Amino acid sequence: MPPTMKPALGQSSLKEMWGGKKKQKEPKIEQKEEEAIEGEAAMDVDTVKVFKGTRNLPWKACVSRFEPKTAESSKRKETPATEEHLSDQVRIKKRRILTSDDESDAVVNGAEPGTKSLPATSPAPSSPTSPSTSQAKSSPRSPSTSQGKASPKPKSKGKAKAADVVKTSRTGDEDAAAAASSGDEGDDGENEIDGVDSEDELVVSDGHVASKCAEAALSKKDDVDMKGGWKVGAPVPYAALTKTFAHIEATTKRLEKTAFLTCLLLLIIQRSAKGESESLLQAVYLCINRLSPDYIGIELGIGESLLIKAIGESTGRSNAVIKADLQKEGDLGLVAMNSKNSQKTLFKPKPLTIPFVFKNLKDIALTTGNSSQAKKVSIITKLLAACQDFEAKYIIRSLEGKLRIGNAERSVLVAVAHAAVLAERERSNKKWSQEKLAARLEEGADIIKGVYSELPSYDEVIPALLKYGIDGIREHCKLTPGVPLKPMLAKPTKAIGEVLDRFENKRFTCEYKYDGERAQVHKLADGSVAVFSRNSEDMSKKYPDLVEQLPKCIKDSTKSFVLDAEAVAIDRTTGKLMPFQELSRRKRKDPLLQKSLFERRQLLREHFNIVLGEFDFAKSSDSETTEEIQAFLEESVKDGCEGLMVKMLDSDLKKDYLAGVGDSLDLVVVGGYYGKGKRTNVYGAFLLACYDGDSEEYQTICKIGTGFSEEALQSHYKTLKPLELSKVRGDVKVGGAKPDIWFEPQVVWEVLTADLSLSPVYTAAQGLVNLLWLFTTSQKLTMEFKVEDRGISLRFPRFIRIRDDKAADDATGPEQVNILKTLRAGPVLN
DNA sequence: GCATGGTGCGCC
DNA sequence: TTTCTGC
DNA sequence: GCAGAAAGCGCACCATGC
Repeated sequence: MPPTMKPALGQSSLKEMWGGKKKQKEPKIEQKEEEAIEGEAAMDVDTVKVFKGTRNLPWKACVSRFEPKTAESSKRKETPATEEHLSDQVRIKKRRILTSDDESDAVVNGAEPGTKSLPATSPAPSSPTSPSTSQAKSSPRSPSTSQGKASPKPKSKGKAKAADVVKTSRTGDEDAAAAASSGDEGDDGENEIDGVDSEDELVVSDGHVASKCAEAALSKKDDVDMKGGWKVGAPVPYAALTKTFAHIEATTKRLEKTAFLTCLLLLIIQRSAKGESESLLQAVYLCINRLSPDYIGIELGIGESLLIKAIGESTGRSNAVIKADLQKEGDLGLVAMNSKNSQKTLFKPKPLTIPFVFKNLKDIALTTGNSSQAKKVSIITKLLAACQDFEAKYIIRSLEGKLRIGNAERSVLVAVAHAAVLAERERSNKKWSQEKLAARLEEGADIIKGVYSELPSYDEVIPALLKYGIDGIREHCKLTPGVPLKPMLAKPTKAIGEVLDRFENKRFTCEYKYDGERAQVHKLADGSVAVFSRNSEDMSKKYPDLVEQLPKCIKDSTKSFVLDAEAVAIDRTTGKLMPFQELSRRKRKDPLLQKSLFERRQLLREHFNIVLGEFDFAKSSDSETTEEIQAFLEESVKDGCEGLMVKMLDSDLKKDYLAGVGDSLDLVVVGGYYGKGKRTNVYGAFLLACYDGDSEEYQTICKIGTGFSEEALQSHYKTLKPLELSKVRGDVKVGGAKPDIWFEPQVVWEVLTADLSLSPVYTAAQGLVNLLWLFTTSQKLTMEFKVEDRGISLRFPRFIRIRDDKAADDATGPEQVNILKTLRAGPVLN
């Protein structure tokens, strides 16, 4: 029988553990580990482990170091009694200047087992290690979370749409979408290949994609416009928008999607009263499904349940019926539309307009307090009553927060730009050549993207666009302290070798990768300070100490700036850990985004002071060899960091993130969830369990919904449908999971996970003796135990393959899960 | 006053 | 956060 | 290679209901 654990899971420390403390079971596994060590990157892993163990703070210190001062925090974590001795403080580390460098960031993540690491030296010098627990592991996050929530904190929302800000405005060559939508005649090679089927014959011969775009957009007028249009200065009919949405949703072609939206936006521009920008602004907001710039963050506070209630109310049908429909249709919007359309109305309601819809959405968002839910529902009901055609569908989807028309913000920006260019062309009444038009469209898109990335606020950008035009907008919309820009996130990549190759013959620097929270710190010329999260959330309230400290860290001559930083909690008494990092920026005039990292770093050092225990530059090491990186990595981990950021000093490099190889488990499918959207009519997610041979029960461990191809989903539906049960079996320890349907435990899947965590919901390994930590000093292994009454669950589980060679009771057992968790938690805060 | 359910966000 | 799909 | 849409867990917060 194949061992339940995959080699990747094992590693030497596991072996030691098994050999040492938990020797009673399954000697087979030990054997298996042997192989793993031989075959895989065992040495690297080992090395990493030891690095991780070389932290010099004792566990207790680690915990309290990250512990927020709020009283409630102690509720959650069993903080050791020594806590009082240590005071905490938030310390800010300069991180880097804005987004451009994220391009070139690479993370040499010492924390990832399985990482194909740098040429590893032998197991690193051991040193007094700081064991930490699984709890400690979660602590680093807690200062932010609990502290933030403890004080009243205005929640804001909005996902960074991760626009590739700087790169877009700078290079753009590899930006396929931009190139394609704006025309790039030289290399149609690429476009042509895809377009061969229809695109080419369809339009012009010379392959100007952008001008094709323009013509395509203009040709959509009849699809998008209302019968008879609407009057200049009149409110835009909501139906025009939903009609456009429907067309966009109906095609999968990106260029065509853009064309539809461009066309509508152009009409809106042309029919706006002079000097009026509200129509376009609101249309754009509805397209991207937001109500305001996301750093302001207005929340609708509406979810599926309330929508079901509202639909029920407006159609006079029961919630159960609506839910059944939802299962069938996979989309609440459709449910609403269908039930509307099957209803006969006596009077045609007054047509909805964009401003009206927008205002109602805003009202919903602004409604809070007692019986707010009822009020929200009544607003929705009222809106639904006035809906015709597609309107109900998209109203509902807007409220769900998912338009699902395959046209997200990035594409909307392009359409806005194209519409503006076309509007200008028509206004000027000039005939442009194909080339000219293509160039203008491309340029327009670049400008708008660039402007928006620096000033991500449509409230500013749209009016300015209408007022000053494409060519004038840059003048008026610049990086503004007080408005958070969007940092790009690093992307995972496979192997370190790949990354290092790209660094060849280039100057680079390595910086500590701090284990903290990313913070964009803004200081305005008027002296006010604001802190934003990675996703533009206003965190100023969360870091009052930071706001207070900041002035001390700034040189007198520094008036305003935007700093991309890592906020890190430190132990004030010892000032322990934290080397430094890099980069930042300052003035609003002449943003430094364009300058090289090297230059920006110098500027940074010119404009800020180091304040011990509060503010420091990121510790960095400019290196040229992998040996140097390796040494620096060891040092960083010793100092309590997670790893390194590697970035190019002078030039761009694709961003890379060295991710670890996950651990795989073999789990039983015990439940299913109906899918939505494109997963309608199959199960969209599943409930998995491990199997405890001792108690002969299945213990739930996670839901899984990713890793499936559409094909796989189909076939899983086929296999599992016959296994559906009318009620849950007695030997399934359910916990808080609530699948739509239960299955006979039979099917086993191999599943990969990024991490394991303690769960209030799932039951796997519940009640087992947990290893809290372990670490190695030379050849010794130390461990600590605790009985844990929570279960264990998987973080980011994804489907790998079916294990039809395994029966349900061959599935991974709770002990393995438990050990896996311990290993993953590791002796280190990470 | 407390438990529960729903919503939104972050993801070291 | 991860993964898959179509362009 | 990109953009978009599926989906994961855990936590805090709010509103509601007993």
